[in-house]
Amino acid sequence: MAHWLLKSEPSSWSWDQQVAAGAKGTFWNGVRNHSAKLNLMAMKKGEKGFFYHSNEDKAIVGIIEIIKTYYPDHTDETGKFGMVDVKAAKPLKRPVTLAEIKAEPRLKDMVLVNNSRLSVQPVSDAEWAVVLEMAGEKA
DNA sequence: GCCAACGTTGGC
DNA sequence: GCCAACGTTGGC
Repeated sequence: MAHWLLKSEPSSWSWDQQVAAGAKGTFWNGVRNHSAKLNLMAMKKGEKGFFYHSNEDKAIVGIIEIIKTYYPDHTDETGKFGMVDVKAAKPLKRPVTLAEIKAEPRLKDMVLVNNSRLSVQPVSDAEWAVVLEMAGEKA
C-alpha cells in the first residue's frame, strides 16, 4: 500500500475541520498542479496519508484515509483536475514539525524537504515508519 | 515550441 | 513581510 502526504493551510482547511467532517469525510479539492494530480490519481481506497499544516504550523498533525478515488473536481472550471475523498483516521500523539523532519537524516529524501511546494506527495514506506516513530506512535 | 515574464506558494 | 523556487502563461 502506498502512503501519501496532503498539505493544507490551516486557515483554509484545518485538521480540526477534517475531524469535524467525521467518518463520511470530505472531498479534497483545489489541486491545480499536474504532479499533484498524478498523485491523486494513483491513490486507492483505504490508503493512508499524512495531513500536513503548511505556513502557520508547518507540522504533520494527523493521518487521513482515502475513502473515494479520483473523480472530477466540480470547482475546476477547466475540467482538467479532479479530487479524492478523505476522512480523518487518527490524530498523531504529537505533531511532527518540519524542523524535526529536516533534522532527521533518514528523511532527507522526503518530497516535503526537497519539493516543499508540491501539495500532494508520495511518502515511502520507510519514511512513513520514521515519521510515526517520531510522533510517538507504534509503527 | 521556446523562453521570458509573471503569479503563487510557502519557508524563514 | 520578504524572497526563492516553481509552475504557468503568452509573445514570438
